[in-house]
Amino acid sequence: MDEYKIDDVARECGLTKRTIRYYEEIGVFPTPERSEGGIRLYTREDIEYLKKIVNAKEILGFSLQELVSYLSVSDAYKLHHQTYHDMTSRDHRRQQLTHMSEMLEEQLQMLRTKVEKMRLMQQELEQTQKRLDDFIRKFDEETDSLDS
Amino acid sequence: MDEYKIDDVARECGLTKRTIRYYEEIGVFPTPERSEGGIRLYTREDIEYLKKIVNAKEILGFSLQELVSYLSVSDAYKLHHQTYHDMTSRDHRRQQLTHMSEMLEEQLQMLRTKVEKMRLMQQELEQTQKRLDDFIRKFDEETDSLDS
DNA sequence: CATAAAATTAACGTTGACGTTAACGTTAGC
DNA sequence: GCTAACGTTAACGTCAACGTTAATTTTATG
Repeated sequence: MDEYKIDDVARECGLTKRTIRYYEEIGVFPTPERSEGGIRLYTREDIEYLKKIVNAKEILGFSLQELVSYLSVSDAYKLHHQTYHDMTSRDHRRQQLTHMSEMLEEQLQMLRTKVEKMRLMQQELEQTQKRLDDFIRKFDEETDSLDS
Repeated sequence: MDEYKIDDVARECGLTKRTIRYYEEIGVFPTPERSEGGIRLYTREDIEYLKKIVNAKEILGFSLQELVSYLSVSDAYKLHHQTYHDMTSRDHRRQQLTHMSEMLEEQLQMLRTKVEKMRLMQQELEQTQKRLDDFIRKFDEETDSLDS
């Protein structure tokens, strides 16, 4: 049963049908197979791909435009496997591979700096928390001494 | 010279004047003092505050609505220092402090889970990179053997 | 096979986050 | 004190990312 209709996909990915069609419309999600009557039929692979999109969007805060570049890596990787034994020259193939590697490195750099910045904010917040809790302790001690 | 005009602020924070007025309009940035003629005059403190907003927005990917809740902590902290010696009761004061502490803890939880998710994506990407680089190595060895 | 449930396209509506323009007042430098 | 540069409000414009509705077709089920 490797066939899912749009509502199944929507449920599983936490999106609305409209959103899925919209993603297809702007090209961040491929147009799937259709039934005789024109109904979209998705595969499990499609769903996993869409989940990656949602993840990248939510976690990385990517806009849909940025997602296109992010996904090009994944796309290329797929293409790479699919056309493994076709007639493209070794040079061209090698070029594709290095390009993928470069894109990956770029993505990783972005991620690393983002993680680093978030960790800095985290430390800052933890400092503030520590100071606040210290203050509350002092405040309570003061209150105690007033009570006694 | 603790007086800056909107253009100075815009330059230093990397925003447009319109954006700054907009932030003021929707309440994520306080309305500053005005000159006799109605010109906005900002302090260094204002600028640092705005920088925090920009940072939170960019790094955390917060919407301006979410920023309001994020900033309420900072606001409360400020208020706390300002009204340190006024007539508010100790109980009310204590309540404010614990509320701040709770908000902080919430923010920290969000940050920690976000950082964790990003690190997972990072590891995934690094795995992919590793596999890809291995593949390229094999590819090159194969090419070498074809050449020889 | 009838009919309700679910899918399709197409078009207009909405919300957030500003950009742009106009019309006008303020300030700084010569 | 004049003028250019910079400020102000107010209103309309825009773009992304969908939501909503309508009108129609397809599919599943008693």
